[in-house]
Amino acid sequence: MSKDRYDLPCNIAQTLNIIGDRWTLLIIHEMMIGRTTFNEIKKSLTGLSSKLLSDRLKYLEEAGLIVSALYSEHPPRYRYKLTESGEALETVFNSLIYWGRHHLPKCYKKLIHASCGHEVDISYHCPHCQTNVDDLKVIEA
Amino acid sequence: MSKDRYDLPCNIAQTLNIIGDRWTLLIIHEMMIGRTTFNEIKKSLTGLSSKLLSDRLKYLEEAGLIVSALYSEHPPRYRYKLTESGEALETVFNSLIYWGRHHLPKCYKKLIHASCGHEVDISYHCPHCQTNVDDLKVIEA
DNA sequence: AATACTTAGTTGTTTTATCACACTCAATCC
DNA sequence: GGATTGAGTGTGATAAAACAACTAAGTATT
Repeated sequence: MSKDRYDLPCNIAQTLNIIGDRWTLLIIHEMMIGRTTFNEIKKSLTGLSSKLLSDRLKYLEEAGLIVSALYSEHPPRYRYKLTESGEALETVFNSLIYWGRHHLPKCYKKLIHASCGHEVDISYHCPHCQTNVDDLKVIEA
Repeated sequence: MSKDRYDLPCNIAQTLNIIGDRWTLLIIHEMMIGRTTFNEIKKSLTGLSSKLLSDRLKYLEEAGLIVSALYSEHPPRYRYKLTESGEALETVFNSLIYWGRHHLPKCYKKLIHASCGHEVDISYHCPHCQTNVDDLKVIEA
């Protein structure tokens, strides 16, 4: 159920309450790149135990980030899929990849513009002004 | 020193090895919005213990995300500041704020274009083509 | 037909991480 | 001179995670 590890009035803290547990983001990431079954996920995340994966999948389904669909009755077998809000974590992954690319001693992945192959930067676009903004501000909602 | 909780060849996992511990991102965030001393940070993060803050600050300094500067000799008092790589986590915070804004039941912060006040979206800009890309790709580096 | 293997977990124990609380030490506030 | 503040350290308790073994149903192998 809900953990509320951080009891702070902040998007960041509240978001981390959902996805900030150990392994959680990596599990979601595996699903984002196409792994859908329990063992597919488990195999690609060496060090992750069955128990923790089982716990996390249950929690993520409660939190609405994933859905499980039965694809075999006997024995029961589930396929896990991201919901819209789970898919929306892509920007979080991209920001982590971007930071890693520029600040880790060793880098494994990078973000490129598919049609030209060059690396891209993260920017902020104002749909009202139809421009990229150089004066981003974070305000209380 | 290094923990290597996740032993996976992935930017995301390696980045989370540095900033994925409990409280770590929130501590960095407090520094980003201007809190610089031990007690300033501690006070604004209710629930965080002295010990953990002390541990995290030491670790983050080792990892090169922050630096501490003595501002009083007797007694020794330090002011903590983000380094360039610490500051670069801003995109990570923004992506978390953005996700929270759109997917949390309650939202506290949002990203706006300072000069017009409208909310912005996260996008990816290709400096080579000088356009925002709609065909982002993640590739092995 | 018996044995082994795979999937998708559950249960139980050990180890590690985190929390809560007390304490230090020097300086300053009342 | 006692209380409070700033910046921590130390210790024991508790929660979380890692590790290991086990289940149950079906599939493949010998």
